[in-house]
Amino acid sequence: MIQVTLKGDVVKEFEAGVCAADVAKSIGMGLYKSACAAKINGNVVDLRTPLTENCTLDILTFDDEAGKKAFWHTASHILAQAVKHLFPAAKLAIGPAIDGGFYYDFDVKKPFSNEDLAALEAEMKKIAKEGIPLTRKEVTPDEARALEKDEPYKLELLEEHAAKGDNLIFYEQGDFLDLCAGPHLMDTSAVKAVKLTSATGAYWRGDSKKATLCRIYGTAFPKSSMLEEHLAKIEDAKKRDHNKIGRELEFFTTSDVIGQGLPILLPKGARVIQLLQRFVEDEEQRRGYLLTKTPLMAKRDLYKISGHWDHYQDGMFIFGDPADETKECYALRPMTCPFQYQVFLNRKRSYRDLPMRLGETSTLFRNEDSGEMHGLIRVRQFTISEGHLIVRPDQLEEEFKGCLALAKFMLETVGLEEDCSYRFSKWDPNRSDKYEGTAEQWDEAQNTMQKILDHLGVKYEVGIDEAAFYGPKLDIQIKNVYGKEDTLITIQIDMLLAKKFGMEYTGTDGQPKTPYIIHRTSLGCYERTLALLLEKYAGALPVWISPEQVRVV
RNA sequence: GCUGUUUUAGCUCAGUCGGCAGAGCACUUCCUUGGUAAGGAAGAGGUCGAGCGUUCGAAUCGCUUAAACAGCUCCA
Repeated sequence: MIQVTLKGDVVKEFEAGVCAADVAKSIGMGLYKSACAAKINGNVVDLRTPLTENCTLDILTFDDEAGKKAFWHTASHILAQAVKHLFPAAKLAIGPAIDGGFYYDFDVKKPFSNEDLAALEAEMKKIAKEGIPLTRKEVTPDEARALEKDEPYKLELLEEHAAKGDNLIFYEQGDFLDLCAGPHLMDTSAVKAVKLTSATGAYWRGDSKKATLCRIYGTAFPKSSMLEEHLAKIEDAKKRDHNKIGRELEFFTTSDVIGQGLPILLPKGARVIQLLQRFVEDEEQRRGYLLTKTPLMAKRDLYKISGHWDHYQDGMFIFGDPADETKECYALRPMTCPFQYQVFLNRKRSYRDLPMRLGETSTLFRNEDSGEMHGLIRVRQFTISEGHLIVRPDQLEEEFKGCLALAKFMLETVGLEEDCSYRFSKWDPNRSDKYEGTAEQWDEAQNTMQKILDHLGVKYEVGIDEAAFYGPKLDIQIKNVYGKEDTLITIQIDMLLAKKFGMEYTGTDGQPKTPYIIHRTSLGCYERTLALLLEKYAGALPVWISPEQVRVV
């Protein structure tokens, strides 16, 4: 017998080997029916997991995050089963639970139409109604290869798992079998309310060089009232879409003959941005920033020094033939860094000159891919509150702290602070071609940043392969009404570019030293900020930045 | 760049089988009116995103192209 500690520290005895689902059943059929997954000693597991020794056990339902994930993951299997029923030639890729629902990727000859989605939804409801039990089995790699012999994508996945020496887990429901780690519901019956929301293209393994698959997005709930509520909430959020209300309220517009990603700020939008810019510039001056105004373009030579020519050429608007070295070639600036460094380089600098805080209301140009543009959030020309702090090593933490305090002050002032999250963006050592510098330099920069963040008590998530090519970043992230996340503010530590540009200061010992550089924005890109403010306030901006504060009737 | 959807009056949209371009709101003029998006009459407003093609005839069918939207990839 083993002792199982349940919710509220209730201890019950069971025979060793009892599974989590049986424990749930012994507590009550209601709990058993709503159980989605379990947590044993804090680890999320499948309900089928046998309990072999004394432990604590939580039964997770749809009300728990992990329970929802298991529910939606099972719904994605039901979708895949429905697709196999109606489109037997479809090849399966992957189908995880995501925020608010699930998706499944398929390789099919013809993309799914809206009619196909309706038919699939009906088929899913049929499968759910049948209450098909799911069974879990663990097999050897050879057995797995035999089971998935007609599924090329699954074979690719299982070889990766097999290479790690693991056995492979399958879940089976009726005539459907899928390589999957779980956890899953006990059967399909709980997935009562289903909505397939869209069908889009997606790349296999997220690689644009690989096959384009058809992805079906959907969501599911135990009750149809919950589904309706969820869909209504999404509809409501879309009413706040800045891309809709920003155009309707005449903050901005676009023009076919001007081009993609080049929004026209109408008087109202321009006024808001003017107010924000004045506020930012004045606040930065109070905090010891020196205002600069540097050119919007430069010869390719500048970008060669900075590394942009090698790492970012595709993203730049270039005048002239970039390959022809015999003629001059210019490019619009995609960032301000190397321009503002020339301010520092203007004359010989002493340690007494540092920290040097440079700020600029800077317009940038980035040749984003045509499918990337989104209202005012993602555009090809935008203006940011750019700044670079050239600091001595002993000033790095204090100045970083200052940047963070400034960012927080800005966010609090405009009212977006509560909606933001923090991401510590690191490099990916496996993709070193994307980054400048050595592993030692990256370790140093990242460790320094981590130390500072931990010291400041910043709560953050880690983003691998999200760094700038010259250094790690603290990104302040925010979500739009569709739940898509973008960077609003960034603070970056750069230990590479100062050396490339020959930036030095004379230390107390009379010797030349290389400074550190902090790249930062204080309120990010004004267009993006305006977009998020419109969404946050549903168009009714706070009075101080409202373009029309009072109207006398 | 990739997958899908969309583009008709200033705005929101209808337009069936290929056969004279439509509605509501907004706009202009006049009338009416102390009541919350006032009512009435008249009027103006269109290269049906653009180009090429099929056809006696194209908003409608085909191809090309641009832009907008959602997703993917990307995002210094």
